[in-house]
Amino acid sequence: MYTIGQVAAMFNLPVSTLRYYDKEGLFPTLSRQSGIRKFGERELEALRVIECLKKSGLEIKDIKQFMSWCQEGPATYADRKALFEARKATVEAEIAKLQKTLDMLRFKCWYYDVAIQDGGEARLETMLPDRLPQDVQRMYDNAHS
Amino acid sequence: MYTIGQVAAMFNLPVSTLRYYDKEGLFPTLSRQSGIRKFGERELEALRVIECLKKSGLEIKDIKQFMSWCQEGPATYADRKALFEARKATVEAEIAKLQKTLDMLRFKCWYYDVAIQDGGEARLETMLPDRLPQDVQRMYDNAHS
DNA sequence: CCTTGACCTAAAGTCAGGTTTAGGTTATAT
DNA sequence: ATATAACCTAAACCTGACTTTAGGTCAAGG
Repeated sequence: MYTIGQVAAMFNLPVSTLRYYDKEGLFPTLSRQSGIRKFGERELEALRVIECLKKSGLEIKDIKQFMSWCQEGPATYADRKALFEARKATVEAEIAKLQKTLDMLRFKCWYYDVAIQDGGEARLETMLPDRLPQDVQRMYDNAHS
Repeated sequence: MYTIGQVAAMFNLPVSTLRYYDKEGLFPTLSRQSGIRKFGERELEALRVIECLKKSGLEIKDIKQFMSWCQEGPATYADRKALFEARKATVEAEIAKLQKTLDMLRFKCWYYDVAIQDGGEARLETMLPDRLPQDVQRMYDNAHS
């Protein structure tokens, strides 16, 4: 049995985070001795699962739900899979969006590269005085949306 | 000249958002007639830039900084480029992280696929009764970290 | 005249996942 | 016995980009 401070050291987490997880119901089997939390193997295992699921980007409430399904056994396999499938779709969408963002950023970096190279002659400035950056960005933006 | 309601309709944005942008200093040249905001071409242009930069994931304060640099002319090209380079690096890191997350999620989906297929015979359950999901996830996790 | 609608402000609320603070209790070491 | 370290709770605070609320001004239409 471990105290909250020992567990915090083991997992390199702030004590306050463990209290927060407990408050959110992530340690349903946690026991206490005269008010003080005693973490056993079940809680360490729970914490390992929490750390793993957090890496998948699951929210606290989904982690709680998942752990509850694990208690219920094989009958909930389909539910658990659905949770991960949903999360997978979300992450794929996020990546696709970031890729478009990255395209835009690459263009902007390229644009300023050219502008800086041309600096002495100010060719870009001469072409469309004073409004060029915005306009070119918008052109690119429209072309990609 | 347009009222805040007309601009909101044009850009399909809530009025409250335009007031918020104004409060954050994103319309430095905005004028008023007896207390009421009057949006001109400069403000519409500013809004187009804001919408574009938001798509790049820039924060409000960075957008403000960028627009201020634009006012200062070519001398700030390098600053503007540095802003986009920094954001580009951040987005690239986010994508890399999400790719690892996606790897993990694909594994979890695969795992439950197998578990569901095997459902009748409960082979996986028999192998490591009651603790398998967590253990396998951790194995995978360790293998990928 | 009076109501409706569009405008205004300042301040508080929202979301998540914690962190910090204030005030109090328990355990351990001297 | 007492000091101090580690524990406890409830509640406030944090970030960011808004949104909502409460209360007020003003112009036009019926």
